[in-house]
Formats: sequence, C-alpha cells, structure tokens
Amino acid sequence: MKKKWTPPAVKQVPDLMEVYEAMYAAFGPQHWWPGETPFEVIIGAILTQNTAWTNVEKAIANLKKAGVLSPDAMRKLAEKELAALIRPAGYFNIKARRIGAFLDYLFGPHGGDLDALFAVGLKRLRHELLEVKGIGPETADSILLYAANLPSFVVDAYTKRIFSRHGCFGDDATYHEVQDYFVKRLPMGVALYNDYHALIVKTGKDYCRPSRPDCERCPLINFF
DNA sequence: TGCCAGGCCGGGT
DNA sequence: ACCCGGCATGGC
Repeated sequence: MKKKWTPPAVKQVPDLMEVYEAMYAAFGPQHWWPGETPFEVIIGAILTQNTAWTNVEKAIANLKKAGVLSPDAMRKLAEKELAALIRPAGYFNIKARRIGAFLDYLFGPHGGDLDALFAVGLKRLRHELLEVKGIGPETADSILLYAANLPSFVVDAYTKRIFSRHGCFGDDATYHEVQDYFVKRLPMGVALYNDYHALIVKTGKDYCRPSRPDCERCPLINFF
C-alpha cells in the first residue's frame, strides 16, 4: 500500500480574483499562447495533449523547417510524412491522424479559412470542434481562447489537481464542473481567462506536481 | 531508473 | 454509465 499525500484542510472559499492576483504577483504575465500564428496555436494544442511542451517545441520546429506550418501546406502532406515530422511530440501516429481530422473539418465546412472558422462564434464553434475526432474539451477550449480569442475558460490537469487538492471540488469532478466553478466566480474576459490558465499551469509546474508537491512555497497556500 | 508531461478515444464491463 | 488500456517521445 503506497503512502498517499493528503491535501491541507480547506480554510475558506477562495476569492478567485485574489488567487489570480497572488499568482500574478509571484510570476507576472505569462503571454500565452507560445505560438506566432493562430494555426501554430491550433497545431500546438493538439500536439501538447498529455505531452511536455519542450517536446512539442521540437515538433513545431520540424514543421517550420519543412515549411508546412500552414493549413494549405500541411494538407498536402501524407499522414506518414506528417507523423515523421511531429515524432518528438510523442503519440505521433495518433496526432497525425487528429491533425488530419481537424484539417478535413477546416477545409470542409469552412474552405480552409481560419478567419471564417473563428467567425462562427463561440458556442457553435466549440460544438463543432468537439465533433472532430481527437479534439476534446481542453483542446477545443485552448483553440477557442488562444487561437480565436474567444472567452472560453481552459481546464487542464493542473487546474483540477491544484484546486481539488484544496477541496474546491472533488478530484473526480468532470471537465464541465471544474470549468463552471471558475466561470461562475470570475468576470468573463479573454485577457483574464488567457492569463489565468497560463498562471495555473506555471504554478502547477513549479509547486503542484503529482509527486513531490511543494505546498510550503506555493503562492496559493494561504488562500485555502 | 522510473515517473511524468498543458488528453482523448474505443472497447469492455 | 463508468473504467481502463493504448498511444510514445524526451527530460529530470
């Protein structure tokens, strides 16, 4: 029986804007997403599924070097060629298929035009993205927020881990339940959602890994 | 060295 | 409706 780490008791319900201020004070603005174009953001969102960003960077560099980091160029690639280029990101066969599925969607209803895609609007675009095989809720929300600049709050493993460890919701909370927790307690806004998620990831990477959490130095420790 | 990383899908109970 | 294995590379 492995010894389990138990979270500290909840002291109070946190004011999520104060939580934001604390993370911001500790780390400053994060300037996400680390990608130069909306298409690069979308590809990065698929490539980073359950994968370290450093590995995604290598794959993105390969795509840039090959001159295929655009919808038209990437669509001309065979799936095998694409898989070879994105190999460093891991799961390369499945991710090549997922990128292909997104491109089929982009060039189907929307003629390959990202601006036309984004003009569809938040609610309908989110629904359509979730229909694409390989795009789940986090990837969809990342595309909406960081590529389309639409106010869709992104939930990831760090978001669940940090806030469930502090008893804000159960560790079995669904994606939608966690998202709702934040949306209900924060003013809606692209800039705030953008930096909030990025700061959660930064906080999680530094202080809330699954093993060896470092709660003593975490800037959020006093809020719960 | 084993564990982990900015998930998601499909098949089995 | 859950539960779980599979997917895969690179860094610490």
